[in-house]
Amino acid sequence: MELTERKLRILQAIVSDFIASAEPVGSRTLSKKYDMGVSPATIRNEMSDLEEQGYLTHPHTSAGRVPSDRAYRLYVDRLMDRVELSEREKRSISEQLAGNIMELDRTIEHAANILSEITNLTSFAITPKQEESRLKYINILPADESTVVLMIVAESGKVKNTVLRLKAPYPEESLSLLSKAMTYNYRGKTISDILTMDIIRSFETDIEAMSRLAESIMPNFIRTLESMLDTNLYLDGLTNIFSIPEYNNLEKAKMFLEMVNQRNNFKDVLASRDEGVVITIGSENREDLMQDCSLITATYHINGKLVGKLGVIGPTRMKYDKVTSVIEYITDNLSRTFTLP
Amino acid sequence: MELTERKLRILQAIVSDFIASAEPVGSRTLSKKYDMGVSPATIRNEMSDLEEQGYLTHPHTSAGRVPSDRAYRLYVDRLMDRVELSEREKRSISEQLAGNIMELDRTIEHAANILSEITNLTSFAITPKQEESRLKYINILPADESTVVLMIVAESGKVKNTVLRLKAPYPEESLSLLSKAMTYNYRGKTISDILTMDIIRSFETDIEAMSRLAESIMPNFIRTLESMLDTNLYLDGLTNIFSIPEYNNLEKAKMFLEMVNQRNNFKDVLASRDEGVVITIGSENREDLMQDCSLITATYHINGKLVGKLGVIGPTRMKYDKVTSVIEYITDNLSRTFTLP
DNA sequence: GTTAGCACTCTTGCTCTGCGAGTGCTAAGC
DNA sequence: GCTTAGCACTCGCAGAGCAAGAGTGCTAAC
Repeated sequence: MELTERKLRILQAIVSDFIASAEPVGSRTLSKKYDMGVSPATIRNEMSDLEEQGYLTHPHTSAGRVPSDRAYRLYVDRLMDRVELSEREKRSISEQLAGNIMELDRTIEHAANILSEITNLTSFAITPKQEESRLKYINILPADESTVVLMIVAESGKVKNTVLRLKAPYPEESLSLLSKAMTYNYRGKTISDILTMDIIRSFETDIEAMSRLAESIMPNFIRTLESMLDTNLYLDGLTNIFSIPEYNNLEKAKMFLEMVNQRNNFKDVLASRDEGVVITIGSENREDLMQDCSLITATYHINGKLVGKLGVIGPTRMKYDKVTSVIEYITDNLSRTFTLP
Repeated sequence: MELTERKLRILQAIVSDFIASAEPVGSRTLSKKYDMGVSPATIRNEMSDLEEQGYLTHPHTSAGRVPSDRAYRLYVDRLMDRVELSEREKRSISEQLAGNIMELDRTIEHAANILSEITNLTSFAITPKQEESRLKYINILPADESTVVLMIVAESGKVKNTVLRLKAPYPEESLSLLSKAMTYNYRGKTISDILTMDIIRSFETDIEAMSRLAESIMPNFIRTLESMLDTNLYLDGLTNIFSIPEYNNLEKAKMFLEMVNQRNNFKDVLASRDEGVVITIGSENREDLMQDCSLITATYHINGKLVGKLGVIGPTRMKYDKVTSVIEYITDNLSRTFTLP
């Protein structure tokens, strides 16, 4: 059944008011504050209908109405307005994300930081998966008599290095030889492809010194590659939840923090979300622990391909309009920064 | 005034009991549970003396006694026993810190992780300061037509790299030329020395291409060096505080988390502590926010020189004996791992 | 010096109460 | 037939009052 114009207006007013105040909103408040042109009694009747249709709930008889997840969904899909960021906010975002240093991970961490500051919620970001990323070259550099730096550079610009202590000293020239050989072998292959290859075997050589070196490097090469696959998860604004009335008791705050701190779980949840701006509200989330949270994520791109995610998590009562705009603005900005001209 | 043998025994019992139970301990409990050989009334008299001397306090008339910071100090200095770690714990520690991968930062992060798991407290670690660390070499590697990787290796084994996007394309050979020139210029100097030099000026050269390249690399070189100076702070077990009765209210838990999350402050606090095992109890801490926390830190070494710190923070009521032993064991282990044979 | 006994104090948990906010229903008005 | 005023009713919340329990401090006897 379609909602009448007036019902929509009432619903919008309730949602807005509740988002702002966190208090159940009553019919009297509504008619006074929002100039509905009808009496509280009429509004009560309408609210009663809305409740029947599942848009409102009632914490108890003598309290005002509270929007249900369904109401938030309607609000997000049809009722809320776009919010323009203030000039100050825009400036702060572009300033902090700019710079010619293309320190990918740092920049992303930064983005999460800005996001939590503006929204006063807990924000997070994950770096892109690198499965499809192709290796550019491998470099093994001397650092000490028996220490080397193994450096792997991917086409995506991702760089990873590991400091290795070798059991035996190595002949200097083997390093560059092995680097070249490995680069020759693996350049242009994706990380996941390489990991499925029989890497160790693929390095039998008749130059004995090099073969010995390869033997101690290879296992670490694999481990380093694996760690390149791992997405990083950044969290920021964790303590923001303490100023949110919904989490004004120890049990809830604890559950929230523990949920978010189960990082691997949380990474999986984020990874499985679609591209673009995605909003999931309360019970729309599959996870038990997120039944009264809302999650807003958006994706950013690197050179139009690799995809990372940025978002916030908070109570279902959040400023969907503002938060969505901010997240969109930041991810757009990120994508632009990360895309070569 | 020196405490009698019996007073010491009573004090020890009170501290132990309170550490275990978090409940004020009464005279009756004490005489029953700890087999003191005297009646509750006698114990009451002794407790009254101890209170006068500042070792005990009284939350209110009809509650048992609670140890003061002074009592904990005495306990830590004279009363507590060394605790041997279980075989399981020892094994778990050495297993997790071993491996020939000398990924310094990762290993340290790991150590903090183990520490919080064993102690059920919030743990932290800071990586060594690199001020005195000397540069080994600088390498600028091609990554893309206009992207390079700037890599700085210090003698301490610390490696830092930054991906830079240059405004103009660069001639390939300039990179290795500039790398060599920079290495020649800075090798063996400490990071802080270099930062006080007039770096940009020191790179005037008549090879024009190289001079242009240097111009865009140098500012980033400085920034990267600066970031090498920054110690990293790892925190773990943050949500452990929720299971500690002392933080069983929102206000306190919030304050704790916010205090620890002021990372720069917290880094400074840690950095200013002496070497070796240091225990500060409640009011012994200078910081306002730590007046009812205790902090235990110990230092680990890298090749006998550079010094990082590992520790826990929790309520003054903590298992000083166990925690101290664990921290000592882990830092010993770390120092051994990080020291070349 | 040690101990039993007892009055006293303070916290904690419980119930009871009144107040305020808001609803739902009914009957009258437009 | 929709809208509105009026009113009874419901519930949560905060404060008061009370009893139970734990532990002390003091006194007097051992």
